[in-house]
Amino acid sequence: MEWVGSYQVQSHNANISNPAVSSSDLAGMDMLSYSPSQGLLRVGGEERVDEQMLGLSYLPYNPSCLSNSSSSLSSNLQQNHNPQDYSFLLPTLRAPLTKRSISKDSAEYRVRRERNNIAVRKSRDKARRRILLTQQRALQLQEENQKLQIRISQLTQEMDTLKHILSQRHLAGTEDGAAVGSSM
Amino acid sequence: MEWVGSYQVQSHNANISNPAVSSSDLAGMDMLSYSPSQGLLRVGGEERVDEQMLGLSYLPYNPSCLSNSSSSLSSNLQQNHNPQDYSFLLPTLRAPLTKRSISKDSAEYRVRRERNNIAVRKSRDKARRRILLTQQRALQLQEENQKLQIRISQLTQEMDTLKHILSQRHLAGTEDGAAVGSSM
DNA sequence: GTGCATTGCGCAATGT
DNA sequence: GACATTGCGCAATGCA
Repeated sequence: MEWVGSYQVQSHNANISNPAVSSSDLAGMDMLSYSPSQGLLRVGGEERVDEQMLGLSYLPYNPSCLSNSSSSLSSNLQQNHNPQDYSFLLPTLRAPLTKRSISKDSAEYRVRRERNNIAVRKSRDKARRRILLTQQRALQLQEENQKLQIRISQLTQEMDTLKHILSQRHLAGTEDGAAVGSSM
Repeated sequence: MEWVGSYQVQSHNANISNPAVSSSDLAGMDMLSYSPSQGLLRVGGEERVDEQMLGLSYLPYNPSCLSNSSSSLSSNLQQNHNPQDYSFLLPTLRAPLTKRSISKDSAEYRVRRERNNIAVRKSRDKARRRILLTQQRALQLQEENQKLQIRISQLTQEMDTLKHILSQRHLAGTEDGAAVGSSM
């Protein structure tokens, strides 16, 4: 009973029918170029692929198979599949019919789930911190950058002053015919 | 806060996910030193609040109410509440028992859900782009910073050289008793 | 194969 | 009331 979802998925994916939608996503992914219009697409889980490929994301794609929630399963099935359509039961598209009988009621399943949930929380926390750090770093670098810019301005100006002084002396020196033949 | 043990709790169902290749990329990118510890959070959806508030995340908290998934609801109830404990039915904590009859089967519900799903995808895409931009900005700033540092080194050195020259000339000038009384 | 880490996704609560 | 955010759990997948 717990595989119903999977079946639905499979039958749903039947629309795609191409289990090898292949890369395509790796293409636009480089974080160095990045185009504004349609961000990094990642071949979601449905048939939105095409849409996204065309930068038409966020369009209300067919919600066919993603129904339910604990509520009446039967009614959902009725809602998403006409009562006579049992095609999804056919192993046509490699339905995970016997994909290891890991009942969702099994203790092992729960243990696995719980472990993953913990890992997920941890991972996300890590991600949040990383993002925060990056933001702070960017801000910090920006500040430092301004200071450096200012420093450069000061140095540049000082340089000009010195050069001016030097040229003056040079002129004075030549005018006086003094012995001043050092560098420059 | 929220009504403890949201009573019915979500349930989800096996989500989709096509057999096609998934993204997986854009991950590594971090170059940051994240530390392991707690995390910011607020009122999630369950009763873990306390744990996390104390920075004790990731501990295998009681999975009590989150069990199930499309699978047997009855068995879950039995599993998570002893058959005689119906306290959760009491309006003690204002259980959203009748929190508006928005049947999950209603068309309106599905419409709402689908719209939210679209909004969520959009929002996450936006977030991803934002993060990427921040990373790029940090990198860019870092590069610029190095260039500025180098520029400063050059200017500083040049300054020293000029100053040296000036002092030399000054000495030479005084030695020669030449007429060099410009500024400085 | 086992176990944790990542990631996309939908759900629900909450914010705007 | 609609859309935007955010935390969460699920499942697939990456990875060691």
